Amino acid sequence: MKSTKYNVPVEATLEVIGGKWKVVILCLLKEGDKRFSELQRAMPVVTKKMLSQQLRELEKDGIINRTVYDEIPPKVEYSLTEEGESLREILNLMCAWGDKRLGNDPDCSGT
Amino acid sequence: MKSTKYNVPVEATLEVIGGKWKVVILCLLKEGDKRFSELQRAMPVVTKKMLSQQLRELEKDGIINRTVYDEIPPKVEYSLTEEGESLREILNLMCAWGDKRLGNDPDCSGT
DNA sequence: CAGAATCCTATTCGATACTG
DNA sequence: CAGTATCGAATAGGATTCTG
Repeated sequence: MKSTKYNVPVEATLEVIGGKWKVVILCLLKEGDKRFSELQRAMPVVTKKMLSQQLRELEKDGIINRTVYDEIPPKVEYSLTEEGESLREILNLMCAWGDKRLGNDPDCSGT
Repeated sequence: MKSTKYNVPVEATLEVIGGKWKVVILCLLKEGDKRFSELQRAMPVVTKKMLSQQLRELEKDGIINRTVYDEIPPKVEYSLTEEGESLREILNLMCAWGDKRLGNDPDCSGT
């Protein structure tokens, strides 16, 4: 079955991780689970609206898990699903490529 | 030197290949040099304007070469530069990931 | 063939305010 | 803390026309 939706198969990949901030989010999550506020701090130029939008889409597409802890104050943690883990190699390479282009050590944490 | 432009280094990668159709173009070019019209045929939903815009940006960023043959009718060929070649592994993985998600054989040619 | 230029609409996105 | 809702400005992107 060739999908009629895409002309080039890689479009299926882009539909999932092509969002403006999705790869950045995933690169952060591949280093470990993160709370909403942690992601915000790591990406100060991204508004809450944008961030939650991208997170919701990633969740819908089965790439990340959203875990709500029933506490006060609220706590929500995001993590990679298995499907998300299957992107790890791609994410690592993309991070390394960016580092190299910036002339940095191959460290993608951004911290 | 930590770049002040990005908070997470992978953003440098996205600045180069994050454009809406850039990865698709690169996935086509990694299979061999292509003329403008060949790219158009391979991506029918993309307008000429969009296509040439993305091509120009990729050229400006040193990812692809634009070779003009002085013929009538005009002929222009696009190919990966060495910098573009350094993306090959990422492109291959992204293609394979999309194929897998579509349930296809790992063939990214789209033909 | 391989675009560039123009016009115009649809979508994105930021700023701000509000909620459980 | 972790969001949602609303509104307006900016931008992206399609359709069309023109050119060497």
